[in-house]
Amino acid sequence: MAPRLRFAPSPTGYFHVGGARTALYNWAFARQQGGTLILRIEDTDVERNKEEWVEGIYDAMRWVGLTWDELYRQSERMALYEAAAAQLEATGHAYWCDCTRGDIDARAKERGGPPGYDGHCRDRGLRAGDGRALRFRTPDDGVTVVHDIIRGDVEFPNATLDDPIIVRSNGTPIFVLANVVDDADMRITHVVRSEEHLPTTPKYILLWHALRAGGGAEGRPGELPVFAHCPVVVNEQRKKLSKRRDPVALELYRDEGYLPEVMVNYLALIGWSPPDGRERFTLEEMVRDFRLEDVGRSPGFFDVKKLRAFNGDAIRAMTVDDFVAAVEPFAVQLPWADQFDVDRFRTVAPLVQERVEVLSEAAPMVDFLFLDEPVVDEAAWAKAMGDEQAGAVLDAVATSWESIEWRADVIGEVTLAAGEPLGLSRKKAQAPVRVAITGRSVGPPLWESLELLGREPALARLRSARARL
RNA sequence: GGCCCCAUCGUCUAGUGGCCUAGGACACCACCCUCUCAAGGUGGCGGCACGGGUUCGAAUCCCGUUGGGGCUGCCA
Repeated sequence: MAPRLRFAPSPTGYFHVGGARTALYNWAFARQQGGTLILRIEDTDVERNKEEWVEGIYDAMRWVGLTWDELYRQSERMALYEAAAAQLEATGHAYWCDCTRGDIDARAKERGGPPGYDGHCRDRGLRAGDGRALRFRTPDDGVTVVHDIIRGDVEFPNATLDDPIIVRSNGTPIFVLANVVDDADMRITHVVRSEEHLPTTPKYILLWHALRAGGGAEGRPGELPVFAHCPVVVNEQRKKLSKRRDPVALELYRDEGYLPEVMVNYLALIGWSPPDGRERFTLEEMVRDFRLEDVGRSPGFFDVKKLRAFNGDAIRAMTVDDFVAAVEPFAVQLPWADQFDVDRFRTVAPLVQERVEVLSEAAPMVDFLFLDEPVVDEAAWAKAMGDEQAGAVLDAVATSWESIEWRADVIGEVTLAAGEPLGLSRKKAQAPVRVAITGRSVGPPLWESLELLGREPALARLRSARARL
């Protein structure tokens, strides 16, 4: 039987890299096995869900090329959860509870025991009503074992499980209930999700069996899925990524100019590596080589530096035309977009291509070729023009440019030569010129830039810089 | 507090009892190249958390300790 997987994000914030990695593992396994990938939006908590976050999930997944075969929204399936809850109540697996958080904490403190729910309402025979939530009755003894492809068998003593709420007092289901009901209904065979869900998995399994034992006519669970709890992606403090605190929204990376294929390549590497140990691979290669049992067990840090390095390599590997085409959407968003000229950019593109790591850096690197005046970096100016020889260098260079053939190699030759009578090293001679022309101390090769800029504009910038000294 | 997971260079990892004097990648450092910055080349720094076992032999297996993380929500 072909496997059926599901990726089940909740739209309570932007879509982050950890979610993307989980989606990727689900996707790779499903595609490899010729299985089905279901995208299930877990939006049962009306309080904190937002429609824009749902769109964010779709956009993000499309951006990295993770396609899904079936789409569901839990908010449209409430009847199913209600029926399951009713069944659990009817079979004695669930009971109504009117305890508030305060009640529970007070009792825990009073008896001096561990915090948590004590089963206070188990046998009170409460009926549904205002302020009452439905709890699932967990066994008092025995052990529930989770069979996990990545972690092996994990055992949980049932006595350590509190009776979880499965239906809120407002009638909406809690995620573990909706999860079990949907996984059963959708005939999910593999639950591939992040490690943080491992501790609640025994409740999932118990719920599953309770639903099956109930003997309801329809929607009865079949075979329990197998689990694969992937290690979480953590921040620098080694904590689970937080949507609020950590700048890890996938769209952030897209907007900065990371390539989607690099993104998935890097993401896959946090927790998995191909059998031959190579680090660069395509989605196709991953689909071929991916194995759930090869996924690691320890949490991984999302290292932007490595991502950047990979992205830089990928950018350099592009054809010039592809690179230019990829840069254009970023250029048109610039404040000076109206001055940007693709064809002009194309002539310096190879020079820019090997100097950027993200696409958004490309056009700004050569802004001086498009603007009437270079934007001057004051620190660079102070350093380059601080030398008492600076003015003399600018004058000498300007003179040398007057009548030469305006070609990069010639420009370079005469410019460097111009500094020699002044006793300046080559490095020193080019610095004031570079700042006068580009406004900065670093950038693409100067001679080529000058050739493209043109003699008159170049001389004008030299004069302008001279005047400012 | 209770339960659970995890533990190889700074980071991501390879390693599944001898091939390990522990390999790679990113980062970092040095040098070369060089009009700046990159790119590229060469070299370097750097790790099996600790303690007990098991074994002829342990990064690899077992136990403990320590450390980190997660869950313990009418969030997912």
